[in-house]
Amino acid sequence: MAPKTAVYTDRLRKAGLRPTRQRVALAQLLFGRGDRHVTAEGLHEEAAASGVTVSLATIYNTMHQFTRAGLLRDVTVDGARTYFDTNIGDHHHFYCEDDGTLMDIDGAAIAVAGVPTPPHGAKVDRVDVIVRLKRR
Amino acid sequence: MAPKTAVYTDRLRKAGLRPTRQRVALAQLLFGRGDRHVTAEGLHEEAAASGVTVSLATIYNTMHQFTRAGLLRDVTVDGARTYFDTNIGDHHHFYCEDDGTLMDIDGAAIAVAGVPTPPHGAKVDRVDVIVRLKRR
DNA sequence: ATTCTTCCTTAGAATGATTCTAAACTGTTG
DNA sequence: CAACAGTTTAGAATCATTCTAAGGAAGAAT
Ligand SMILES: [Mn+2]
Ligand SMILES: [Mn+2]
Ligand SMILES: [Zn+2]
Ligand SMILES: [Zn+2]
Repeated sequence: MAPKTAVYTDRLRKAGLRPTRQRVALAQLLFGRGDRHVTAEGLHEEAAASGVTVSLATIYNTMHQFTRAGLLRDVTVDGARTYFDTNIGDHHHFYCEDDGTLMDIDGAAIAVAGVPTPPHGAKVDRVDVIVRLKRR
Repeated sequence: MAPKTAVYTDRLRKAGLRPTRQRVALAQLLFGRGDRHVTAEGLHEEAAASGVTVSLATIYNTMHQFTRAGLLRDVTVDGARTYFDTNIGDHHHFYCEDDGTLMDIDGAAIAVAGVPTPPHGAKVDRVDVIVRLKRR
């Protein structure tokens, strides 16, 4: 299939990011195939496999910039590594501790009731629900 | 106040852990003053401040052993560091991203409804709710 | 198109939390 | 008091992530 770089170039510009060769390539890898949970190392390998030369430093820089721009979201479930999530809609996660797998749970499916009023001077930024799984 | 080491010696024995000088001292620091969220480095400093000589390696070993024994629980909210929680009852957390503060939310207060059936071969181990806060 | 300015990329070093190693030490049991 | 298994620890090693500083590329100006 033809590489529709124009789509990503545009998306990056709208997010206030220069559409550099690296950013466009990474955007393509990240957003070109549905919702995904990716680690920096994982994306680095994917890039290499698809013939794109990008340093690991740039992978980290880019993922953080995308996150700041709202194109990506980070998910903290493990401490050992950071996952980046291409699904930026309202949703939660299943996390399988055994194999490190992350799966989405639609935000509309889960209801969290009874969250207390935040302490003085603070406001709720986001409510994360992590359903931790174990092999049966 | 008198150091009631006997209480902790006993608790450790019941958990199948030898009550060594270090473990008893750390148990005392951890469990002697209500519910707390502590990092390894934090506990290390506390130990030093209270005149107890313990290596950082032992702090890590001990915290993990306590966790495996069910005396402690780990909380992953930040990726940069692991928090250990002396509150092992059913509860959730407020996490203030600005200053790294963790606060308990009673488990009975929050209700999570609509958690989908776990994928085949997996069972729910625990459901964590993290209410992320930002300065208003 | 060339120049200019600003932003971006990157190799490699640095960081920092956590884990590992292997040797010395201690609790427990007989 | 042995004697063994379980513990502690200094210091090295890991490993994900961040930092630095120098060269490269994108956009605006000329
Ligand atoms: Mn929801
Ligand atoms: Mn509950
Ligand atoms: Zn997700
Ligand atoms: Zn807690």
